[in-house]
Amino acid sequence: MTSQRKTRQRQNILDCLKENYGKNLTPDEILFILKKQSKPIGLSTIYRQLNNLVEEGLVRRCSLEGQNCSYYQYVDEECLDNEHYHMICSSCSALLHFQDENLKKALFKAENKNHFILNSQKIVFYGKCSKCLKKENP
Amino acid sequence: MTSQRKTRQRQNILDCLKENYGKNLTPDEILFILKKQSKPIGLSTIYRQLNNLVEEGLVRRCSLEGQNCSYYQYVDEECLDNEHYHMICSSCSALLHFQDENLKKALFKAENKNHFILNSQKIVFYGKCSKCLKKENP
DNA sequence: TTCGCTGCAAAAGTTTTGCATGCAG
DNA sequence: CTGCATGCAAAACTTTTGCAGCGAA
Repeated sequence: MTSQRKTRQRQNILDCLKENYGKNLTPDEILFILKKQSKPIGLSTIYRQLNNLVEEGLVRRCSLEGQNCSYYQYVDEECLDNEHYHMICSSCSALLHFQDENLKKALFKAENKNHFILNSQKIVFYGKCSKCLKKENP
Repeated sequence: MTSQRKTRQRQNILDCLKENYGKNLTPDEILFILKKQSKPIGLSTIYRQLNNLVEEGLVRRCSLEGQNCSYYQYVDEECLDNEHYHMICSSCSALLHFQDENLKKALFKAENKNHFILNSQKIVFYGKCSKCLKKENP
């Protein structure tokens, strides 16, 4: 694939994802946000660009529990440097980042033991965040 | 919800998932397999029953990388007893099961440190299995 | 017999594609 | 200028739903 052209639309999508860093956005939500910011764009362009951005590694696609559409989030450089993991709260959909040397070592050992290689960028845990746990057990 | 009736269709879907234990099947694939076994069924019934089965905990729903439909797999009792983890090979889509006491402990510690609770049934790692690694680096 | 399950068809929602036009390089 | 990206509309797919009729309990 040849390198992507820097079009207004592509930049607007990236900006939108950056401004909402930490959230998971659907293509439809991106359309809505950009419309509200008076940055008109076609939905198909969003889909096409998101596919490009995922392939380029600038954006991560993930599917949440029981939803039948994809969510996208920006991957910052920091994120690539400091190896860390993600947890998505199944109650409030919050995305938590956490680093854990211990877990990192355990995963490394598991890789060797089982003769596979994990894609560390794709490690996402699901569970309940502390906020939701407190709400449920006050 | 009242308990499910034991209909022919429900049993056929469960049998199909059991016969293909370890694989990830789409609703459409289940339809195809049952048709080939001369066990006619409606696609909407498959969707409805899969939703029931997931809610009952007999079946697990998961979304694979880049695909925009859901995959379903049978959850056996063994699987619930022996806590283990899953890895899906992004090359061949194989589903690997592995146990790892070390990883289990590391995750437990991470839970305490970060004040969240992980849903261990939903822990799925993505990566490359040994077969595909060998193919790529012979 | 009763009420939930099924199957069909239609609707709703998500994602891709064809094609004429626009615009980055 | 040239050719890739865009926008629109239509198509392709996945999933849900309404409703009449079937069948498990």
